Amino acid sequence: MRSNKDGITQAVLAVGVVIKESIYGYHVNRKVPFLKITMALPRLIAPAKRLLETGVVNVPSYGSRAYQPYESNIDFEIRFMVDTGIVGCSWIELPPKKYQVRSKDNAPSPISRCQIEVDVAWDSFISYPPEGEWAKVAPFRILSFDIECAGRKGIFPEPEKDPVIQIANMVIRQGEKDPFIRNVFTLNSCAPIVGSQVLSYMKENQMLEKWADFVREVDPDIITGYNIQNFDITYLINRAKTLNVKPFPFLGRVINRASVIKNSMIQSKQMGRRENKFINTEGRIQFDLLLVLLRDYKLRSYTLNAVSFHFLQEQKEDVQHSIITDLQNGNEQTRRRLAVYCLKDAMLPLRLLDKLMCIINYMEMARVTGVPLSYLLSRGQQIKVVSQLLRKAKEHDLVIPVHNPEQGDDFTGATVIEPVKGYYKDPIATLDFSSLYPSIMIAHNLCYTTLLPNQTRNQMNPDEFIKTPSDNYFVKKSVRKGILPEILENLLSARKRAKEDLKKETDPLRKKVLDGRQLALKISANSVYGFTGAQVGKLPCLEISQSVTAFGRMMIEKTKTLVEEKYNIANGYAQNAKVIYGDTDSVMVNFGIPFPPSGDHVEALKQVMELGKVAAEYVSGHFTSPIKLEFEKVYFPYLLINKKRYAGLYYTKPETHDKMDCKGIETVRRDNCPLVANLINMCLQKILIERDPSGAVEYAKQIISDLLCSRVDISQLVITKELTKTDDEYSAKQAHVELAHRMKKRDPGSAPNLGDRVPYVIIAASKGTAAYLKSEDPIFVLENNIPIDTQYYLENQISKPLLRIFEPILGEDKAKSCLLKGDHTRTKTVVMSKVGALAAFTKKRATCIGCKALLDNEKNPICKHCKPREPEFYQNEMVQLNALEEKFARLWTQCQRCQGSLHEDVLCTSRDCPIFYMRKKVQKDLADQEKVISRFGIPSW
DNA sequence: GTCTTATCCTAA
DNA sequence: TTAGTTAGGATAAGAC
Repeated sequence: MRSNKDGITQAVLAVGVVIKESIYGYHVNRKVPFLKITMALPRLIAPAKRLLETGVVNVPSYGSRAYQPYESNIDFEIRFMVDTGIVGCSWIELPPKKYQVRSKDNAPSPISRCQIEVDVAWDSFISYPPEGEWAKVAPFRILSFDIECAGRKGIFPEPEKDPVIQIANMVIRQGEKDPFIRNVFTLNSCAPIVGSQVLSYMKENQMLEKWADFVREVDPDIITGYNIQNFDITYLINRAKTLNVKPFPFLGRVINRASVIKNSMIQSKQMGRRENKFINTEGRIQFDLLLVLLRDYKLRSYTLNAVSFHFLQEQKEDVQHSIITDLQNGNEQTRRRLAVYCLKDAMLPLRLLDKLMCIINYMEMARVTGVPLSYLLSRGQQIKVVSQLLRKAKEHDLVIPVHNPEQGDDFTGATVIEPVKGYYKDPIATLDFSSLYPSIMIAHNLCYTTLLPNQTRNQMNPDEFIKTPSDNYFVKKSVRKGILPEILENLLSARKRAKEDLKKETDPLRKKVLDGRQLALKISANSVYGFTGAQVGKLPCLEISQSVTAFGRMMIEKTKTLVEEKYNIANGYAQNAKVIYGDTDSVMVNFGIPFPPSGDHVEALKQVMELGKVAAEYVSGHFTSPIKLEFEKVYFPYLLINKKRYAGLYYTKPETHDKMDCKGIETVRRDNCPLVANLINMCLQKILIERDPSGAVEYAKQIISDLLCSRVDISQLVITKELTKTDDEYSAKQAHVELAHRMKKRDPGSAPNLGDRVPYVIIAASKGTAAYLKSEDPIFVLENNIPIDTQYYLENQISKPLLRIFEPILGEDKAKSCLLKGDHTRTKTVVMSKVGALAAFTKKRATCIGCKALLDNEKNPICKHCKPREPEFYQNEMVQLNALEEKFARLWTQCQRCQGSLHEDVLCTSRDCPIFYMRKKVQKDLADQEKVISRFGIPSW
């Protein structure tokens, strides 16, 4: 044995025989004996498994053969919770006399920071399912905090060198509205702040020590903040180590367990790849809001500022590292300024958690799937299915084999019906299969336990099993009901129940809980199919997943045929119905009810909705229960651009539309600039809602003209793309990758990392330069006044998306001639960049302020010919200067208002705020204009 | 020029 | 030690 720090004298505690059955495949002669091996510690399981697998162990009376391991790869927490029937975030009761309170009399010293310490046997407590009274949520204490560091100029703070100068904290009880503690720890003095406690320390190590004391005193159940896991907590622990603050890292509830930082790489198809730190804080859950948002929301930017604006319609100051240092080195007022900012950053995560109902939704997910809360942020989708599968398997004496993952061939997925592209002025009905994949699995009893191997099939009666469209075989429900269908039925019926309860419930908090629950149930049901198809997973079964998709393909085809064969003139209907599009579980039907000339949309919509409902019912009748086709909505009008790309007005009632629905087009994609997204959105609104295509064309022309004359704000031109691989893994050159690489050279600390989204703009360069050479950091562009390649934005960003939405309406030729030709496409001359890689090719020469002619004598403001009109030109420039000054003052005040004080300088440099870009641009223009004016000052001819 | 490939992001 | 699925459009780079 290599090490034995736990002092284990006996690794194997017990070996027994249990009668079980493998979950995988249908076996006629059900249960067989299994060896159940009990190990002393979780970490001894893997080596024991390896020994048995390789067949080197001689088990008395069973011999030394190679054993197939089962359930040796189950996480310890999951194992314990499954065995004791605990689900995440639920209540347990320690019955009287079953536990013993630890006190001075019977225990040498406490091992935890808990108020009460007891000993209880693992199987002598009661676990309550979270129903009724036990669905209540405990009043958790939640600590939200934010730190500020004093970095050096242009370098991202490093804990080995740069001090922590402030730590702001907010503590709230779950369910309450306001924090009951608001404070800020500051290094050096800080002027008082109304409503917050200010705790100032002259020494950094003292501040850190006191903060750790504070955390232990507050004793939070949940620790939150923004990017705390990968930044704040990590920084504090490393900083405390640098300063040798010994008691600092004991932040959890186990007294002698120090918090340690571990690096881990989390990668999934859903979330991409990202480097994460893991810090143990026993008894306290780290619930980093950034990680929640990355999982649950697709956003263009994930800075706290962008997120606050998106969800709370509120900006926050974004202060650069170098400025933070200046504020710290100022006086107690400038430090107060910083503290106010820091407090806000501690408060915002709490407000966002509340607004997005993260805690409740995550708790419900933990309850529904049975996993601990912390797993939901640190692990993937699979563990949730495994947890449910294990619980169900236990009921039926089934065991799950250990599967060695290997990549195999892909299987065929869903059908996308070839779209009949075009602009539909007639109402289009949409019919959907609700919960298609779960329904298929239930209807056809698809499960691990019902999968019929070929040999077994030969012994079976043909009416005892089915053959799926992908030629796989499963036994019927009458022979044996699968446990996946059972799990799914439970999830779907629980969801129905939650939705019904939600309707009846009046208490707002319970309403939130129920809504979170129905959402969790829906997501869980839908992820079971994905689990069976995950080849690099715990228990893939392609027979199930490919049967599911094959049934789905068959069903969508059949639906199309059924609708078109019934709803036609031959059968006495007014028109021939046509399925114009469909994807996976839906069909879009044009029943041919025309756009009424009278303008009475309501009547036409009523007719289509009625037809849709009847047709859905008719089609449902052709499929096995619980498969059901439902009428969902009508699109009117409907613009079908391509597969997975369309837009339309969404009606669920005949009177008014619910929303404008856009799928797959630029308005919902994050990899184009806001200019394009907003332009397309506006045009679609004008076309679909106002039904004014010519108005849309005019609008588009105006925007194009604005762009070419540089009247468009730079924030509108920022494109963002995710860095999905490391530098050397990329084989093709790309704009955002190249830029990230260049930024790493400028300042490695603040450059984008793996998994981050990289914002960039395309700058002007000589003709034919590849786009990946023209990408640049928007802030850098702004600070150095680098010209934008407006032609690129017209040709490579705007034009194609615009043509795609206008062509079906105007026709190909007309769309092109209207939009991309004419006066509005005239460009203002683009100047070459004065900095960066291309600066070498430009030579700066002064021009005449009057006529822009090159000057012989560069010291003069104007040329000889313009000389007589010098006062006039001077006047003009002064007018412009005044205009710019006024504009700058206006933007400045706006920013002051945002930061909440009209008496202080604006420090914000938020890359997500359009005002910031404008303010910065005007500031630059102002400086340039002042330079121009100054040229008048020294006439010398 | 055209065609293929890599990449991103979305639909369901 | 960990990772839900396939279909598919759009774009830019790079081969030819």
